[in-house]
Amino acid sequence: MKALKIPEATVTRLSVYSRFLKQLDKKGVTTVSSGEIAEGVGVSPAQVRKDLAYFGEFGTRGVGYNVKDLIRYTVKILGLTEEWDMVLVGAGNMGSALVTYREFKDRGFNIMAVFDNDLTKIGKTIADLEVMPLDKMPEVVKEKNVRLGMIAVPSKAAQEVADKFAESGIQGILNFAPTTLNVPEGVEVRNVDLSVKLEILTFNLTIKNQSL
Amino acid sequence: MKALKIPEATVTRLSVYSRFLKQLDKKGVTTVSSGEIAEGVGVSPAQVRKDLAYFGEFGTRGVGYNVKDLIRYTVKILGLTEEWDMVLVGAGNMGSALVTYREFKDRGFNIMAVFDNDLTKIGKTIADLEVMPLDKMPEVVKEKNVRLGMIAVPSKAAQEVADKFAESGIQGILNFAPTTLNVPEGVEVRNVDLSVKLEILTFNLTIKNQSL
DNA sequence: GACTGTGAAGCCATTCACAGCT
DNA sequence: AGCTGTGAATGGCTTCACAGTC
Repeated sequence: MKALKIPEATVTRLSVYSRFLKQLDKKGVTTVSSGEIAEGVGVSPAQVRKDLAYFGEFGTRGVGYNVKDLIRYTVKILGLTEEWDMVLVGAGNMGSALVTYREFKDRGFNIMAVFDNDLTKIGKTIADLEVMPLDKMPEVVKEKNVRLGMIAVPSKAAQEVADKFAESGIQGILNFAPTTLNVPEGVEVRNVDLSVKLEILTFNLTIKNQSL
Repeated sequence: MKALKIPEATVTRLSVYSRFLKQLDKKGVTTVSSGEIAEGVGVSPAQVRKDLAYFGEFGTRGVGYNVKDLIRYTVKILGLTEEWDMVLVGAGNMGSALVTYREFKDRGFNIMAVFDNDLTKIGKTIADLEVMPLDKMPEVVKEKNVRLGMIAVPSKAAQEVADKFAESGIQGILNFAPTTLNVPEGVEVRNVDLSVKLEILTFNLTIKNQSL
């Protein structure tokens, strides 16, 4: 695998391709062309080929790609050959939604513990997981070598959680709080920013009406 | 306002700036420089100035930007001067989390109705909203001229909901189902793709270890 | 004939660097 | 002196177009 720098957009699409390919496989499709993948996920065929070409030559000219093989390759590239343990901080409505989110299981993500600071939430159970006090988080992370954490707490509390994550050895954070987190070198953050996504829509709808 | 094409990344950042500025305002800060905004949201100062420059000259050389004014401008640009009504389809855990998500209210988004096809969910109440059968959705959307819809149903059901949204006149869709939606011209979709975001993290963590 | 893999071209976004204003 | 606004330069991603292979 090349150490070459890969565009994040390519990684994003690779993940989408991977999921799409699994759907095809379930339907019994054995071979697929870049054009069919492109059609299925809404990108150009050249884009699909370029994206895959970063990592190797997976296809057969004149034929296309073997679906099962390509699934294996994409899963390997994305680092999904092993299951990933995760911890979640925040046992509110969003936290509960995350614990029960089906797609995580399907893609090999396992939320193995949920933490919160709210005394009314500690001790409750969400889908068989008992909510534990946040103080317990570091030891769980260290003991089980958990590398991924999710933050589903109000904005005000998010930075504190991020700090504790970083100290405990968490290397990747998925943040649902609508705020920018500061983390030390070596920790990666990705934000799931719901109102930002909505505001892209309102911007586009507003602009469109103005240019009429 | 220019009809010039604006990069989506710029709109995304504008939304983040806008939120950050409101925080500053709450703290009583009256003036801010591009460098301070940049610092606060994790981008470069030149980027902040370029982004704002698409829409006008909002600052004062040698001084910076007036916080309250800049909030007004960003809110206007993003189309947030009026409240936006939204409908939600899917009354599961994710749907419930969306209904109670605080940030939506803060930014002027109002979920005014929730729909589902599941008989066990119809009639239940989520934060004062009674879950209604999906069939009722079109009339609510048409009657109230709702332009934004959110999809929080399983992948299999998502395309059908998108189709019904499009027919009913919904113009912007925020999709939480992990699948690619096909929509007619004139309807905008943005996906909130949780496992894709996680897979970017696993990719980066995996690559990092390989290049050691 | 069909489809991949890829260098080259084109396009778009970000960064640089400085003139212009306060 | 400090900070914005912006043309120019850079860098990076996407599309094109075609040679290579089955």
